[in-house]
Amino acid sequence: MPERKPRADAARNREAVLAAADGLFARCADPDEVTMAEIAAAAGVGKGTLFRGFGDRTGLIRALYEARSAPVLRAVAEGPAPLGPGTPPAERVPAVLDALLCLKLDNRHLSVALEAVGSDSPYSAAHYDRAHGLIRGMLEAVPGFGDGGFAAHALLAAVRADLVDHLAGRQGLSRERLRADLADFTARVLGRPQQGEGSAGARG
Amino acid sequence: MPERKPRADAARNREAVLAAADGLFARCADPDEVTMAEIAAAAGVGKGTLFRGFGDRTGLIRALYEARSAPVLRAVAEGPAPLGPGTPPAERVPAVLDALLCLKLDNRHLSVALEAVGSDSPYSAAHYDRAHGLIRGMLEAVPGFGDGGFAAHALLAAVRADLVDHLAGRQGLSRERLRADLADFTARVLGRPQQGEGSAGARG
DNA sequence: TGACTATACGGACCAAAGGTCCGCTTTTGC
DNA sequence: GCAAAAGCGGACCTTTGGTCCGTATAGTCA
Repeated sequence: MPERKPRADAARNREAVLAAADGLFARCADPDEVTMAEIAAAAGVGKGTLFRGFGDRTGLIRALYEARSAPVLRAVAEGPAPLGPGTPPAERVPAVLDALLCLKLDNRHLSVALEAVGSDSPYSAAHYDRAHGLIRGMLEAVPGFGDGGFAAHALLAAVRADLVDHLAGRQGLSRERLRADLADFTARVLGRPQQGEGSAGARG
Repeated sequence: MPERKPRADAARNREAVLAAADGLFARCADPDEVTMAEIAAAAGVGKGTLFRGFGDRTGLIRALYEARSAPVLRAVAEGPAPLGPGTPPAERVPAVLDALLCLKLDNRHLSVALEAVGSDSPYSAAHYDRAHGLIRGMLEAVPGFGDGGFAAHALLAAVRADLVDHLAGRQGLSRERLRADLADFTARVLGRPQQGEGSAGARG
């Protein structure tokens, strides 16, 4: 059995760290203004505890982000339409991208922090490969759409955290405006039936 | 006169630093494995010289990158078709994106280093705004293409340094394959006349 | 050519931040 | 209540970007 129940205080501290880090990242525009020492202090634990629990800075950020993205992932993997499987690709692709956009919009600073870890990130992260595989598969299930490998990368690049943060934060674009723009762009890539301008649902 | 001719040894050292940094960045896959001290040592100068000449790490990387991208910028600003002005947008957009892709392909590590400086980069850099404005203008000059603001961002995101590096380096995609994929994607966004698969010229 | 000054050099030095270590405390199982 | 395992915490280490200032040198003017 590789899993062993952690001690009560360890579990409590883990939650405290997660909560503290969440708060600090939300407060600071620049993710690396949040230091590990600050997080430890805010959580009321020592640095040792923090590093033992999460390995390193990347591990902490990843744990935070995974907690936030879990619901979306579940909805995509096994939820109802339009996110879940069983939705026609031409409808599911925009839905998934929109969900991704909303996720990053709702967790701007955290997402930026996550994509900024390391150098070749976010492309070395496992969750990226999964997302890419998913989008690619859906694209290639669209009749007449050839190889979707690059298009999937490009569509995911359109919702990268720092771009979203730039548009929503620095440029002040509204959530709905961004969602409409993304929907429009996605439709273009998918080969829109007709090219009317700006119309997007209000989910999220 | 805000400009004052630098001393001869200063100019010489500047070139030495640029050359040394170029070599080191080319050699190392991870840009922040190249330290400022290493660059100084390789150039045969002291750290003080290095920081006086370029301000900080970002300044150095930017200077390097600008030297590499100057020809492309000039070709776009005042060169002949298909890059220069006077080219129909539907032809110029793919050409400019292809040139950008090639630039990053030819300077992989350096481009990654540039886009990794700071946190909200590359969107806070002046050259990004210029590129975005250019692409946007061209898109909106295409008949029937509405607001091109987001599409321009998305297209530029498709040639981001770390994505290009991931595809070309880690995944081993060939230069021509990437260029063809990008051309295909761009055509899709522009609203391709018809949707045949894979055909791209061999420029660059 | 020789002196005089502004400019530049260089490496010791500094501070910040991620990460480690180990003696001490708490929880857990009996 | 006890012993051992698990966990804690903060002093400490290391690395790295960036600074400082005494010294050296290029440019200049006589």
